[in-house]
Parts: sequence; C-alpha cells; structure tokens
Amino acid sequence: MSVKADPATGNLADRMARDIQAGVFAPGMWLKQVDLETRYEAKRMEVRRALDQLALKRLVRHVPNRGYHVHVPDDRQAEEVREVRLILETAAAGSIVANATAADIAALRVLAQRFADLILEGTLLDLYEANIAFHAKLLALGSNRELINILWELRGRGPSAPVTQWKTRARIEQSSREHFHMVEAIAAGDAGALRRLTADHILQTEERPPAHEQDGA
Amino acid sequence: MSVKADPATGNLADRMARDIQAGVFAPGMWLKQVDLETRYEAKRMEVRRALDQLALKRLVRHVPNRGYHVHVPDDRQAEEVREVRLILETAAAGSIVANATAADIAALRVLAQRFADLILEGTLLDLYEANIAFHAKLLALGSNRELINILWELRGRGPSAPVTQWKTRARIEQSSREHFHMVEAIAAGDAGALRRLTADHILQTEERPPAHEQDGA
DNA sequence: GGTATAGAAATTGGCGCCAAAATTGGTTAC
DNA sequence: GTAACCAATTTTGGCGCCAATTTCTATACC
Repeated sequence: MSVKADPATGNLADRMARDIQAGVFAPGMWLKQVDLETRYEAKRMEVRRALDQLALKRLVRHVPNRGYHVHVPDDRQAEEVREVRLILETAAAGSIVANATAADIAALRVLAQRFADLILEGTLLDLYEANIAFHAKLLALGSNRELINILWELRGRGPSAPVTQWKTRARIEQSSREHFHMVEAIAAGDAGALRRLTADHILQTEERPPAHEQDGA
Repeated sequence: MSVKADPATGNLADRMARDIQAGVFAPGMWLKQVDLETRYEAKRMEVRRALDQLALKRLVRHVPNRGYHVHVPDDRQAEEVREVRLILETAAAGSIVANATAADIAALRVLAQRFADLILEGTLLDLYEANIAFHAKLLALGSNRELINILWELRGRGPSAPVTQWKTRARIEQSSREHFHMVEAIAAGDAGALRRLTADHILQTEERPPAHEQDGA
C-alpha cells in the first residue's frame, strides 16, 4: 500500500505510533531522523516534533545526543498498564451497554467478523488494524470521552500486540471468540458479563465455562 | 520571587503547567511566545517545545497562525475528568492503605497540618502548593506507578483549583478537614473509608455523618 | 593477532534569519 | 458618526546552516 500524502504534523506522530505498535519498528531500535524523513516524506522539523510527542507519550525514549529509540516496557510497567486498563475498561462497560443501539451492535458484529476472517486470509498487520477498528468502535460507545482518550493512549503504552500478545494462532482465535462474546453481552444488555469478558480479554486468562455468579469489583 | 535558572526543556513545560493551574495565566488568555521568553528567561525554541507539550496534554490549545491560548475546560469535560479521577483514585485507595508506613502517615499529617495553617497565614498560591504537596505524597503511596502518572496528569486537566474549586473559605476548610480524615482512615487501615472520603473530596459533596454501611462500586 | 588510538564520517540538536499571516491603528469615504 | 478599507507593526512558524557529540574505520603498536 502507498503512503498517503498527509503531512499534517500531528498526524505524523500518530502514523509513527501505529507503526511502532504494529511492530514495524522493533522494540529498542534506534529511530534515525534521516530514515524517518525519507520513510514518511516529511521535513526534518516535523520528524523532530513527532518524536518529541512520542517521547512524551512514552512510546519512544530520548537519550540526549544519541537520539530516540523505541521504548521497551518492562514487565512491571506492562502489568501496571494492564491493571489500569482493567479498571477503566470495566468502568466503561456500563455506559457502553447503555448507549449501544441496534445499529452499533450490528456494526460491532461486522467488525468482529472481519477480524475473524482475517485470521485465515490476512497478514498480521491486517489483523492488527481490524482489532484496532473493533476496539475503537467499542470504546466509542462509552459516554465519557476523557476516559476513552486515556484508554486509547494507554493501549499504545503496553507491549505491541503482534509481538507479544498474539504469540500463537490459538491465542488469536480466542481473542476473536471473545470479541463475539462481548458483542453478545452488549446485545443482551448484560453489563456484568461485558465487564467479565473485558477483564478476561485484557488479562488473557483462559476461557471460563459460562459463569452465573455475580462477582462485583 | 526570583525565577530559578533551570533551563531544562521538560522542566519549562512543567513550570508553565504549574503557573496555568495556579491561575497565573487566566483561562482563555493568549500566550505570546515573546512574553514567555522573557518571563521564563528561555530561548525561543524551548518555549515552542513546551507549548507543544502543553498542547498535547490539552492544557493549552493551538490555533495555527494564531498561537496558543490557555484551554478552558467546558462543564462536560470537567465532569468527565472528575469521573475518571473518581474511578482511579478510589481504585488506588487499597494499595495506599496497604503500603503506608508509620513514617508515611506522620509525613501526611505534617502536610495536612501545613495546608490547614496556610488557610489563615498563606496566600492562595501557597495553599495551592501545599495541597499539591499533600496529594503528591498521598498518591506516591500507591503501588501502581502508571496509575499515579495518569492521575497526576489528569489533575492538570480539570479546572484550576484556586479559580473554581476553592470559591469560599468554608470550602477550603472542608478540604482541609477531609485531608485529616483521609490520613486517619489510612492510619486505621480502613480502605473503604479512604475510598469514601476520596470520593467526597473529588466530588466536593457535603460532609456526611460517619457512615457504616458497605457500599461497593 | 588483538587492542588502543586517532582521524573521518555521520548524527543530533540549537540558533538565527526571514517569509507568511494576523492584529492593530489610522484614514477615508459614505 | 459609522463603517470599511488599507498600511504598518507584531507575531508566528519554517528552513537551512553549523557546531558539538558520538560512532565507525583504519592504522599503528604491543
């Protein structure tokens, strides 16, 4: 696919963020400004600005006089990010269920299906994009925009999905099943089930038999 | 007061952020680069970089070819920020209580007392600093650093305390009392009480009679 | 043969200058 | 007297150049 000619500064940081998340740049890799210039067809200053923004978001680390390299989250940080995501996504579950219209649910089913289809036919990058699309649509249903923003930002801080999360085909397929289960929970108006499924999805715990007990918090 | 000669770039953004929060720059005010240059004794480029960082943190807004102005959070956003803070700070309460040593509690008492003393003797800015110090020490007890970072950043996004939160002397005194109550809850090892007090502190609800029922989530 | 050192190439990062755009103030026409 | 228009000043923002620092390479010495 061709690189779109969209040289907006803010957009460059986003594009680079996506590429980092998608695993185009390996963790720890040094990002040389000249390379980025040619790769994104951007001016030197835009590259520098984008790198500063990414450094502020902790996606890259800045070492004075050495440059910027892709940040490698240690285990502790990864675990902490998961914990915060767990807190916030479960907190958002209520309003997601409350706000979802029939059209929203249909759209989510389409996105979940697209992800499922791409397991066989698509590349890992396609899969990554489809996953992002599903979760974007899902989160957009929440009523608290600040919460959504933070979650979106937080998603970038964890380890990139293709590299560490989707290690095995089985794991990807489980993710896909979880997507469908989440949609069904929303369709059923069952916020508690959505919370439970979201927690499993983030923590990547093994699939449970359908539980009926009400465990709050 | 003299401006310290600390021209670290990242630090400049923080100093400006503090000044915005403290109300030095009125909401909506245009921040002219030359003024900032002289005020902070910084180079033009540092100012620009700091402004970009603040724009990314949503503390200022950037209008192309017009400049940067202090962001005015609308009511909806302010409410949403409060909601997220509520979720996260109550979530942190558990580990705060668990981690607090006797020395920590003593330190918190000192900081709460300093705030109380400054109600009479200090300026509004002193009060602001003391409040920050208390909450910094409090949050630092949490074990999840990511959560602490987000909360700290979130604090900047809400309306500045002196301008909108501490409207009346009575309100400030209630805040001070709540500080002490929070310390006592920690000393007693009562996470539930700390959660409740934190919620009240953020929402600025009226003081309740000491409740005993267990209301989770 | 391996290591240390010096020189060369490359990379980052800062500074100043200048053009484009906007605001201000004054002047003129209606 | 008011409104519109035009000129002058101010302000932002981009571009290119160059210095400081680091990394790579080749040579010499142990």
